[in-house]
Amino acid sequence: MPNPPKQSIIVAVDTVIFTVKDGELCALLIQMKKSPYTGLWAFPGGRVENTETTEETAVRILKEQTGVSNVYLEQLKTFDSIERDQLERVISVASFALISSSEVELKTTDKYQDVKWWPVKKLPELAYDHKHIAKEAITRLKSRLQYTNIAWSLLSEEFTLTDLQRVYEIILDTTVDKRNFRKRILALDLIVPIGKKRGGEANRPAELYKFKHKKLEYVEIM
Amino acid sequence: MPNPPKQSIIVAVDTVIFTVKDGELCALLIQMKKSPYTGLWAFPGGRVENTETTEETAVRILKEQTGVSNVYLEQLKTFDSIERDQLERVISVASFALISSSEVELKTTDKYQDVKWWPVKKLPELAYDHKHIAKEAITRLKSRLQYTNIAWSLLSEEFTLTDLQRVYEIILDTTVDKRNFRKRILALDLIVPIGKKRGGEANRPAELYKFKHKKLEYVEIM
DNA sequence: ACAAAAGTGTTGTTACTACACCCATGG
DNA sequence: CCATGGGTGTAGTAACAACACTTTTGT
Repeated sequence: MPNPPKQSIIVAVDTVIFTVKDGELCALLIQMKKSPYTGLWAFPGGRVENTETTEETAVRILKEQTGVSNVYLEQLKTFDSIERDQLERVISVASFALISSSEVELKTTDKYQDVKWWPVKKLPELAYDHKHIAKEAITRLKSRLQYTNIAWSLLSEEFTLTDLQRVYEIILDTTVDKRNFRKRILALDLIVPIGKKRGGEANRPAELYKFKHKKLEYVEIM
Repeated sequence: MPNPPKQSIIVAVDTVIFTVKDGELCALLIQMKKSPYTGLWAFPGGRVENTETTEETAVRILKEQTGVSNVYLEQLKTFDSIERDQLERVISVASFALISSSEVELKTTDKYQDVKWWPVKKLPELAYDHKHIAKEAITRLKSRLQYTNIAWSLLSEEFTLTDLQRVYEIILDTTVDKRNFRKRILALDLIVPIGKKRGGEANRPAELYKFKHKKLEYVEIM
């Protein structure tokens, strides 16, 4: 009897990068050149090197694609169905990242046909099993938003209560009463006014706030 | 310049198998024979074959260790720090399983020194990074218990309200008021009385219940 | 008759929802 | 002075926590 074949599974990372932009929740997609997925879109990803952790891989990819380096990043789930890549056995440790849209500057490389933000409600056809990854990532994001202070990673340093409310409304796909929202958020003691106002618009200037802590805390928000 | 080394990462699965037994939350551990971890305890695990998914690997291992096959199983997290295995680069897709203690029959193999249930509050020294896996698994279990109907997988088919309350008290490490607990659980409409009573004890016989659905549903329970 | 767990309701308190008007600014 | 979003309080309701005694069985 011949020796059993040695394990030959490739480990990759795919990262769903979210931002809130033009009133919509968007994810970053790259358009692929290589066969058999030519023209299809996919979340940015790559193989894990022998000497790096999957988190390091994700950070590296994030930097390559967006230039950003200090973002919220979290492991999502490992996708491993046998046929998810048509050519080889590749398992993907998927992660998701949150970025304030003001901080991003998309890099175009000739590795891909295109790189673009897509509203998650109108995603194009995706390569591999990325449709499943998308679904899982959106679910996780919604859950995080409800039970943690993670919204800090989607806003810039200084923001108004209305900005914050918009983030919740857009991602959770609801509308909330302004007064109730403010009461709730302020009671949680997650954010503090910085004593400045954002003016320059044709209306009353809004008080600016910042998050007290920029790291994950579990709090029931909505 | 030589070619860069091809990726050589081994993919394994480790499964934390929980049960509630003798009034305590317990996890199944095997005691290792092979160096350099001889004598240390670890969660049961193994390599993923080229032709199986990680879930299939987990199911296979579960069957080998406990003989049980129809249990709750969920992917937990992928652990991938570079030094987690002293000998090779191995990443572990950890999962956790829940078993009703009445259904188990531990199999002993000569592959391990010993196989045993350990109360999670008194775990021995663990091999690899299994201490981290344990922590993550316990956190996840507590969360699942609070937000889902998952308790069905820890009880036998028929159980009393007190049995159910014990599961919550033991795992969440709290005590709850009997009347409030019953009101809450019954209002959620997750369980139904089967019309039988459990007698034979020196006290009033207790009504027996069963879960309506034996699959994951998200409900706020506690 | 006694021990041991099962079973059952009410009341006070708290948290949440619904809701409408005045304010400050730029044009 | 008008349009635009910013900012604020109250009252009714529903959900939750606290709490103690009676019932049924086996010995």
